[in-house]
Parts: sequence; C-alpha cells; structure tokens
Amino acid sequence: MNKLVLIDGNNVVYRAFFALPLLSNNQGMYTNAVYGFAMMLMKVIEEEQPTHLLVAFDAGKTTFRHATYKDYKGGRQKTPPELSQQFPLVHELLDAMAIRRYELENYEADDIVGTLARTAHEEGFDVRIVTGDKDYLQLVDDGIKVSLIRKGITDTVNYDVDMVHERYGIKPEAVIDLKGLMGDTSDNIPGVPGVGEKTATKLLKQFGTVEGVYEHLDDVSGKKLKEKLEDNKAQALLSKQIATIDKHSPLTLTVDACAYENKVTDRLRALFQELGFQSLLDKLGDSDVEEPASDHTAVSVDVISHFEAEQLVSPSALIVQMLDENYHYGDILGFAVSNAVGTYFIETDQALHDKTFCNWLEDPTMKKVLLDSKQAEVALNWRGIKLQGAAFDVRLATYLIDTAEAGQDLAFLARKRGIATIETDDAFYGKGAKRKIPEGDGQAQHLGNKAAALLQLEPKLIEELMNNEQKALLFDLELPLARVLAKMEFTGIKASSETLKAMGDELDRTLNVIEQSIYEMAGVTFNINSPKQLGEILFEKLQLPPVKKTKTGYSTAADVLEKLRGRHEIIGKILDYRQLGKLKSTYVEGLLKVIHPKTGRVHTCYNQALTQTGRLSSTDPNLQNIPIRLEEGRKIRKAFLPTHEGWQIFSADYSQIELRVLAHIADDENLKEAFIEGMDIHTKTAMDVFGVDKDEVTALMRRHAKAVNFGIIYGISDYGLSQNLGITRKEAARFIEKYLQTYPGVQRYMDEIVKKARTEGYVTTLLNRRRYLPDINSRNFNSRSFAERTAMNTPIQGSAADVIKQAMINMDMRLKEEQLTTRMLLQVHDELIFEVPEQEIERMQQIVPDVMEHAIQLNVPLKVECSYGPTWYDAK
DNA sequence: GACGGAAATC
DNA sequence: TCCTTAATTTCCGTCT
Repeated sequence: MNKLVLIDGNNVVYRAFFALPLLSNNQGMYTNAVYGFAMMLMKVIEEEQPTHLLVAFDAGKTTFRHATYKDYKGGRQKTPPELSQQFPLVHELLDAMAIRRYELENYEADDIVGTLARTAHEEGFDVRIVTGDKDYLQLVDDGIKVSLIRKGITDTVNYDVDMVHERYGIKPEAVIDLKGLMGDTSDNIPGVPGVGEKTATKLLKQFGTVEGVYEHLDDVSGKKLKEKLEDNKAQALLSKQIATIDKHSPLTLTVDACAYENKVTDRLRALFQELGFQSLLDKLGDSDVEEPASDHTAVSVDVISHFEAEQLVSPSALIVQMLDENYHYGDILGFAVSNAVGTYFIETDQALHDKTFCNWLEDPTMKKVLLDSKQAEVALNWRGIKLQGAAFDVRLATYLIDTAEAGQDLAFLARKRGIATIETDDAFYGKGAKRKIPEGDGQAQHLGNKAAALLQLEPKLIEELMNNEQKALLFDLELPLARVLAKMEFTGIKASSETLKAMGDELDRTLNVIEQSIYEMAGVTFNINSPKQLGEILFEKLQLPPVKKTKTGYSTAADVLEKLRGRHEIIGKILDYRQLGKLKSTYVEGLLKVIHPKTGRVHTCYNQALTQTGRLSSTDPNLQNIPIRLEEGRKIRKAFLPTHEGWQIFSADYSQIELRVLAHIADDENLKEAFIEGMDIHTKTAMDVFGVDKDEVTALMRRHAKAVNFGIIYGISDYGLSQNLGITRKEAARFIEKYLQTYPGVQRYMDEIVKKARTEGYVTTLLNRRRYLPDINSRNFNSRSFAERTAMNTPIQGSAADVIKQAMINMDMRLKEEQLTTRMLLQVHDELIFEVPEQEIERMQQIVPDVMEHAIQLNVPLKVECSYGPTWYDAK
C-alpha cells in the first residue's frame, strides 16, 4: 500500500529551533533547527517507510486568511535571525535527500497538507501528517493520522479518530468548531471570550458545531454563557472559518510527484559533514547505497594508453591517485589529467613508460594544479620522476581558507563551491577493510571527475584566498614549503634497527622484573595495561583512595598515581612499568616497523594541512614526539644516525620563540626589553612579578614565573595555574593579575584579541593564517572560555609556526646557494634537524642561526641554539 | 571498527 | 553552579 507522509516544514523547523540549544558548525553557521529537523525526518522515514513524502512550507507573509481577518497571526514575535538563516539549509537538506518540498503563494503549509491529504486519501493512500500544530487534528480520518510533536522534536503522539475523541471528546472535524469557540492565542484568533476548552467541548458534545450552538442558543445552560455567545456570534463564526484548513487549495503538483525513494546520496553525506552532524552521518551507515553512477558522468573522460604532446597543455589539473595513506609505500592506481583540451585517464604502468608524459611531469614551465602536491611529488620521486611545476595545491589552499576544512575529501571541497559531480574516495573505493578498486572501468571516470573538479576549483580558491589576503601565504610560504618537506620526507633519517633491538631486549628484561614485583604486591596477576583492571586492584583490592574518576571508572592517569606515590610501593612500580611499556611498544617496536627495508631509513609524512594553529604534524611514524624529557626515553635518540660515517646530526632550536612572538604581537615594552637585553626570561618575570632584584630570585620564584609564562601563552585560567603549581586558586589569580600589571601590553593584547574574535569571528597570525572561533559568542561557559583561550593562543603558536616555516624555505635556498651537501631532515615545531658532513659543521654554525633568526623580522630578536653529535641523542 | 584512557612531544 | 592549560600521534584494552 502506498503511504504518503506530509510534514509541516515551518512548524517542525520552529519546534526544532526552540527545542535545541543554539548549535553551530565550525564555520559559525547556526545549525540547531536543521539538526532537529533532520533527526525528525530520519526517524519518520525509518518508522513510516513512506512511498511518498512531501514537506510543505508557508509562502510569504500574507495568505487568503488575512483578507478575511487582518490580524491573523498578529502579535507574533519576529523570527529570530538565527532561525531564518537556517531555512535555506533546510531546503538544501531536503534537496540532498531528494524529498519534495512545496509552497504556494497565498496559502499556508496546512492548506497544502490538507489538500494533498484529501486527494491522496481518495486515491487510497495511507496518510501520515507530522506537525506540532493541533489544528491539523481536524484532518484526521480513517487512513489519515496525525503525529503531533509533544515536546522536543522526536517525542510524538499519534492521533487517529479514536485518539482525538479520547483526548478532546469530539470528532476530528469538530476541531475547527472547538477553535471557533475557544480561539487560539498563537494565531491571534479571538474565539468567544470566556470560553475555554472545557466549555467549548461541552457545547460541541451537545450541539455538534458552532452553527448548531447558535441554532439552539436557547437550550444553552447558564445565563452568562448565553450572553457571551450571543455577543460574539460573528467572531465565533469568523474564528471557525479562519481555523478551517482549505482542502481544495489550487496545488500545482500531484500526489504522484511526491514519490520518494529512500536513498543516501553523497550530497547528503557532504552536507552533514559540512554542517558537522557526525552522529547523523554515522546513522547513514555504510555508503553501499549510492547515487546512480549516471550522476557522475557529466565529465567526458578519454582513457588513453599514451599522451600526445598537444594533450598536455599548461595549466593542467593532475590527479596522482593512491589508496594507501602512506605515499612512501603505496601503489599509484592511475593518473588523470584535465585541461582546456580534455580530460584523460591513463594507467600507472603506461603512464610511467610514456616519455611524453614523464617529460611533462618534470617540465617546470608546465603548470600543474594538484590536490596534494607533496603526496604527488614524493610518490613520483620513489619512481625516479622529479615532479616540477606544482603551481597550485587545493589541499593547502582550502586549509588556509578555513583550517576546519582540513582533511576533507575533494568531493566535499568541490561541492561546497558548486561542483557537485564527484563522489568521495570513501564512497568510490570503500573505506577501511572494504577498500578496493571497484570492478569495471569506473575508476577512469571517477579520477577524471576529480581532475576536472581541481581545474574548476583553482580560480575559485584563488579568489577566496584573495578575499582573505592569503595569496602570499599560499604562494610564498606553504607551496614552497611543500617542496622542502617533500625533499625531507623522501630523504628520511637513518635509523639503526640493531640499536633499537638491543634497547628492546633490555626493556623486556626490566619490564619482566617490574611486572613480577607488581603481581607479587597485588597478590594476583592481571593486565597492568588495562586501566579497568588496574583501577580495581588499586582502589578496591588495595583500598587506595580514588583521586579522580573518568567516565568509565577510576582514573589511573600518571598525575593521579603520582599523588598516591607515598601510599603504596606498588604505585612507583606501575609508573615505571607504564613508562617503559610506552617506550617498548611505541618507540622500539613502532620504529622498527617503519624502517624502510630498502633504504634503512625512516620516512615520515608531514601533514601540512591539518592542525588548527598552522603547525605541522608528523605520522608514520610521528618523529615529533621522540622522547627527550626522561633519560631512559631519550636513549631512543641514539638509534637515529647520519647517513655517512663521520657525519653529524645537527640540531638548531629557537629559544623561547612563543614568548618572543608574544612580546612582538603584544608590543609590550617590558617583555620586549627582557629579550632585547638578552635576559633569562623566567628570571626576569620573577623579578618583575615579585619585585625583587636579580640575585634575590629563588629557584621557587623562578619556577612559579616559568609556569605563569607558560600558562600565559596558552590563555591561562587561575584554576589551571593553581593545579600546576600546587597553590590555591586565589594565589594563582593574584599571580596572574600581578603578571598582567607587570606586562600591560600583554593584558591589552589579550583583551583585544578576544574582542576581535567576537566581532570578526576569527583570529589571524603574523602571516595571515586564520582560525575561526564559532564558539566565541556561545552561551555555554565552557565552550566560550575555550574559544577565548584559543583566541589568545592561536596567534602566538601560529605565528611561531609561520616563522619556522619561513626559516625552512630560506634554509633550503641557502644550502643550495652555498652548495652544501648538508641535508635538512626533520622539523619539530621550534627545532630543525640536519645531517652535516664534518667539513661543513663550522659553516652551518654560522648559517643556521643567521637564517633562522632572520626568517621574519620581529621587534624583538630571535635566538637560535645549535648543537651536534654523532647521533640525535648526542646533539644536545 | 570505534572509542576511551594513557602517554609521548612542543 | 558549572568547570577549568595549546597542538598532535600512537598504543592498548574493551565493547559492539
């Protein structure tokens, strides 16, 4: 049987808006009404399994009802802008779900619903109406049911004829009479003053309709009531008329046109992603149910076995497709090229043997638009091809425009800019274990689509960058940096598996001993690595006092255990076990797995378009968190060596770069002075804050000053500082106050940057990197506070990232200019690692500080400290 | 396969 | 009254 579901769009969207807190996505768009509406839709579709579906909206401000009664819906509050903004999104949602929406000039949603309900009912449809408006109950009939939203958005009561009778004591068609008598404040319908639900129901039970009441007015009991009815006859009849849903409105669509197929489209996925609806995205489930491929064949793709020179013009978009995230190891699945001449797909083997194509790849005058230029360059490098002419990188561009877009699939990036022709890689190849190349030749089309989208995206993205004043940031910083990083990654750093294995054996022996003593102290054997089991042992069996809880049980985090250290000797053992276990599994075993079998080197992947602050991140392996703080861990660094005998590992790190950047941005005289005078910054802070002379600064004072300095660049809270220093919150608050008095420029900066974030919605770094902070005006204290701290921190951390990125580019050029054989290997946020032949050490000690300290001119000096040794461990 | 807890870095 | 210090990655155990 056919089933039609009709939804009063306006009503449900309103309901959702007021039922949910004012959510927003990462771009600051309000989304709560859309979210609630989507939830409701998905629930109804699942429960009702409709064959036909329509969402009706009110059109414009006036309807035929205003002609009869000019105050209809008068006195209503204006729609808040936070809500009206969301209606276009609701429309987009419905389009993405391929659900019919409809509005009709002069008519309200209920007239559309009423008319369709009637016609569909006559055609034998089962009809279900979803709304929060009780007026709709007048439509209830055999085969027409109304789901009335009670509270929230998904809590509904289903009304059939019996249910209406049970609740109101009248037949559904008498609902209009009820309203005629009692009125409706929300629609500004007057009714009869003094008649409420009780009286109205009683009257209708007796006389059936409003007209019936007036026909038998004499039989009405109660003198007062009779008078009131008499005086307001016209108003009662008018009210009934207004409350009556028009079941014969002049619709321009038929029930058939509302046919609905429950399909999950890429477009919907992309929209949910854009809106940040992760939970709904998960609900959509796997992407097996896809749009028909025909939607993705708009681009005509030539599958070729070799290129003619005329087909490779400049500029061209180039897709170098891989499946494996790790481009050092992964296979290239094929290439696609799209340009003014056409769009082409070529298989990997044929491409790599095609002279014309390879020459084109290596020709710097032939401009290429890429999705991820570093990935392409490194992958080709492993195949002996030196990619040149990488003129544009969509990944980097979109990252700069909005860091929140980091890691989005090309399909999403393109769709957002009106190019809706491609599927996501996850949809096309499948994700996780199911990832594979689909049967048939669909891949050529998919990659062709991607290349064509890249080509179209470039001018749009350049315009967006221009509007943000970020063109220089892309073309003079990130894009050149990608070339430098590609080289560093491909070079890799030599790692000794012998050293690692020896350390692993040593760790195993120690771990075994500790493990046994822990079991002995506990009296049982258990899995020490399981926080759950460990919690039970410590806090139940051994009766230690729990300090902190997690969602799932007792916290056994290091800072918690540290507080229990004196209570039981097992605590120290557990901390040791944890520490060494981490070394063994992550660093010894982890690193052994990623030493390249052919090169004996470790090739990390830097993610240049991920962090919200502009820093790089490093994966496979992460070489930015190799231990250094504790000696046991630091030994891991002994496994990292220079390529050649007699060479050195050379390390150069910025001293206090973030505080220097803060001094510059805040333009604080006192803080600047400290750096200009070359003082120890923490001692200087201690002097200023405690008002003592240099030689009066105690170790404790310096430690406190250091903690405040550290906290200040993270956007401090008094609570945080008190935890860190083990002092009371009040004392911490006084510290901070004192600090900000000492450095009034910093205070001014903190105030201004938060204000700027509030008005502009984002903050920027020295080189115009941007971070949006949608939560800055949130009513939720925590979200807002977090956004405020982020506003203070991001310009500092991000500008420091700008500085070192510029330094890397300059360093790369300088090495070339001076024709050195030294190679840059790693970047660890404020530190660069090189391998240097003995005879170049002296030169490097001059060049590196020079280049790094002058990467970007600040109004305080930058300072770089260098060191070197036969292994990374010794470069200290 | 997803999630939470823990730990490593700057 | 809440709740409370930036940014990451990796590993392990547990649950579905």
